[in-house]
Amino acid sequence: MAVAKAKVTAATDPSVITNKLEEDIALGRILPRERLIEEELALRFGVNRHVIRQVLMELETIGLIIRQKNKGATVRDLLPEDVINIYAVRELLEGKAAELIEMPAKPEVVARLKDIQERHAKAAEAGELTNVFRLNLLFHKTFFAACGNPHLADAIQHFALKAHIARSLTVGDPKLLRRAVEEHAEIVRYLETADRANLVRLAVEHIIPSKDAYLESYRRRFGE
Amino acid sequence: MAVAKAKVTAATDPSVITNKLEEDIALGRILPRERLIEEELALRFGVNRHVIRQVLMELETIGLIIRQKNKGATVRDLLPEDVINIYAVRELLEGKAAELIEMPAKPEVVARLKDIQERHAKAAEAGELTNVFRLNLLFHKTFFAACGNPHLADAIQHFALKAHIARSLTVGDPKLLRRAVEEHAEIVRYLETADRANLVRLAVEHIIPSKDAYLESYRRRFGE
DNA sequence: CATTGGAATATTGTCAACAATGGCGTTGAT
DNA sequence: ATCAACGCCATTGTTGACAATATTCCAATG
Repeated sequence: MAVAKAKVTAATDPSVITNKLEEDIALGRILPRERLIEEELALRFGVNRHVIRQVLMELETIGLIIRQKNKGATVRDLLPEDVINIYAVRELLEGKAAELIEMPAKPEVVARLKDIQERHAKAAEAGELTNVFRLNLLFHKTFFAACGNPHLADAIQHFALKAHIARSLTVGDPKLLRRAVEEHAEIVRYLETADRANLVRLAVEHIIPSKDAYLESYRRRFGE
Repeated sequence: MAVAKAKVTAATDPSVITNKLEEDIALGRILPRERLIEEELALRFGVNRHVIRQVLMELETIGLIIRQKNKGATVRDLLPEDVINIYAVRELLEGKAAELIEMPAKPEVVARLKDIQERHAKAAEAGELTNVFRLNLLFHKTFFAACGNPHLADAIQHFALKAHIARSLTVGDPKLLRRAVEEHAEIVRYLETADRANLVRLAVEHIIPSKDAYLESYRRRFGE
């Protein structure tokens, strides 16, 4: 594994480790086709291999890694086709959720989103990729939780995670980052003004640039 | 556990056990709030407790059971609210998939669906609930796999499983069963005649009766 | 008689040792 | 020099024993 800071930070809770590995994959610290070796991870996180196995199973059901019996786990390699299909579902789910969000939004929800948005913007400016990642995730989660259908919100979260592999190649692109930050602010504004039409439109359009960036990047690497 | 046939049938593969338990839950052999005890299951399936733990984790991520640390697993109790929310997502996903299915459908797909439909009808007539359950699942899976987006098909499968708890109360209702069988035949016909509009309509409407039946049953049990 | 404390039991969580498997390199033959 | 067979090493899979935690039941006390 090419992960630099292999500090032994005892993190007993499996879900904490899962999140950390999701982050590593999303930020491109672990790349597609790269192997994840149970014992290495156990050492790195200061837990028993047993815990890591559980984490790897979770990552597999999310779709971030692939496990083969007696062979081990590798980060999944998404083909353009996969990315297109995943984003098709995301657009469907997130568009629907935006339609369902109660308008005008509860003040506390708006306040929380504003707070997250501002911290996200700051992290983006400072180039703190880890925080950018976390706050972006939190923004989306908070936003879609407001749709009032927890099962829909879960599905959205699930597919956002799946897409992380695709985003790993283009995350950190300052241009995309700036645009995302701006659009988050715009979303909050639409919520406040109860502008449903624009909210739905932007909720769908907001994720497209990262899809296109991945497809573009793939083309550059492997040609047409 | 109220499961009668506690035969010790060695089923080494975790997914086989998972399917069996899904079936038990879907057919109401294990009811909501009922506990699933690891050692009992290990004994019943003739496997190590360790395997059962894995199965329970899978059932938890599907959403069929709830696990609490040091307390164990119970079949999830779906409130009407949950059922409504789950079905809202199902309608969204399945409607979209029906829109995407290539028309006219490949002959081999139609042939396979016809075969499944006929076996399903026979099982329904014979009152073989287990086979009805399996063939119904297989029909839906085969149908939605034809949408060309495997990620969408997976999500549909996922939510169909979630809904199984809700269906456990009304499965076996001969009237609902007859209707489902008929509608499957109808779906095949629409596929053959490339009747997109009706296909999409029926794909969405097809699942509504079981939702309504659950809500009705819930009202009967707990009042308004 | 209700209530609280605590032991006994039932159940799940964690671990370390061992078994099984697959990949890789070496050796030997042609 | 190339290729196949074999054995070794890295890695994952499986198991049983032990630890930690919750639940139940009973008894003692007010």
